[in-house]
Amino acid sequence: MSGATAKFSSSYHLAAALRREPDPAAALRLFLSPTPTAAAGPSSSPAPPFRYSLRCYDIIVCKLAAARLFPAMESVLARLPSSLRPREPLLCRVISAYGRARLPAAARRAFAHPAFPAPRTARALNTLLHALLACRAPLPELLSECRGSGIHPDACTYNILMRAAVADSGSVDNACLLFDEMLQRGIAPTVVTFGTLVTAFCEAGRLEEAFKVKEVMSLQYNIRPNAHVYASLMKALCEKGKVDDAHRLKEEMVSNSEPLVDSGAYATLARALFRLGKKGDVVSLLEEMKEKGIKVGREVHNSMIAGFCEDEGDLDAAFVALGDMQKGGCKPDSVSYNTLVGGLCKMGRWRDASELVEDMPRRGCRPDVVTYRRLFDGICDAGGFSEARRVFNEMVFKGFAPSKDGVRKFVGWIEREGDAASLESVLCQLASVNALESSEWEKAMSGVLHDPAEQKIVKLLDNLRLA
DNA sequence: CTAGGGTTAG
Repeated sequence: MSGATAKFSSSYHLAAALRREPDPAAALRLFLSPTPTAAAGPSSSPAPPFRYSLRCYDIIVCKLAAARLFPAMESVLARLPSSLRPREPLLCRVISAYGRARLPAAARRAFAHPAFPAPRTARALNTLLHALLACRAPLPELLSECRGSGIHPDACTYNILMRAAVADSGSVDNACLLFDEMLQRGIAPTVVTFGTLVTAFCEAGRLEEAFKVKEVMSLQYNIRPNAHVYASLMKALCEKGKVDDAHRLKEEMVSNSEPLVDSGAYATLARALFRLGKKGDVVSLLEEMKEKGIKVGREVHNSMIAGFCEDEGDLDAAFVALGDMQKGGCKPDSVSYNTLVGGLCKMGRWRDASELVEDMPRRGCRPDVVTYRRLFDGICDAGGFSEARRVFNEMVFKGFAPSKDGVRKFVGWIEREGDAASLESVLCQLASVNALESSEWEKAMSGVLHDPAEQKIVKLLDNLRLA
């Protein structure tokens, strides 16, 4: 009995410790050897490892997935005893982590992973479709995934397919065909479906049709346009220079819908006003939000940071805005920092940008692809190549591919240095983040391969392509 | 953390 309690409590404590550990690699070590010192009581002989709870697996897999430590994550999944059947939410997390990392084949493999109980539901299928969409898989591939699965599509499935249709063909018409098909199959469109259509028409610049969808949804389907719908329409109006119309639409939005504590649409307006140099109007916009009890959300803060960085060129004000954001109870995210990094780089202050990026983890924000790309590009633009080399190593180590533009400049520098060994290692690093196959990139390389190391590197390239 | 928007790149 007490043994059972001890076991339970060990697994429980391990789960708590895993959850507490911010460093995923450290969490993994904890997971692999959970009983180093403290756990071993005075009377305990070399304790047999207690049975891990599903919870422990959940936590460690999620942590590793979020940190993109995929090989480690897979090995943990492989260690799952067959008595433990992790549930679908975990599967969905794994699939979408692969989607975010742009690894479609891995996402498919995860979907079929035997550790998870069959049969798959529409939810898992939809997660896979969404991951494939994130990987820019063409629509036909998504469709065949649907057919092959034998799972009944739901509204969510169609919403994803419609997004994919727009992303793939760039035309709204295929999305409309899918909409018709969904009606024929008796699947009721949701507010998301209409929001997707509105956005699609807006992105295509077809504002009249976008507004028509808004009308149809409320008149024929009795579904009220929500903040998403308004945000898309307002953004499109702002892009056409019709900021006053966007303003009027915002009035309608506020008077129309009750549960609008959503500040997203305000972000568009704020940024548009910044672009027009109307900072004063932004101030009254913020006051209006306060009056109406709408919380000034992250996006609004970020759009102001962007306004100060890009429209005003006033980095000091941008940092003040960052401080206001925190004071307002809003945690800056990578968008906030990325904007500042870009702003600093644009002013030639890449050393400050570098420092800011280094400070991000301490501030509770992980640098992402965009962070590194902007920093790397900025440093390369300014010719700070030895710092660029450091950033390059760091980003590649974390699995992020640099932009083509940055790579071109960076490789050009190495060429001028005439350092073949360095070039070779940069190639390997690029290959490791799948940044080696674009034709654009090959063009950038073609001018480089002319010294004695050429043959060797060409061979290396061939080998890498085969892999 | 099954789907849509708004703030940063492309």
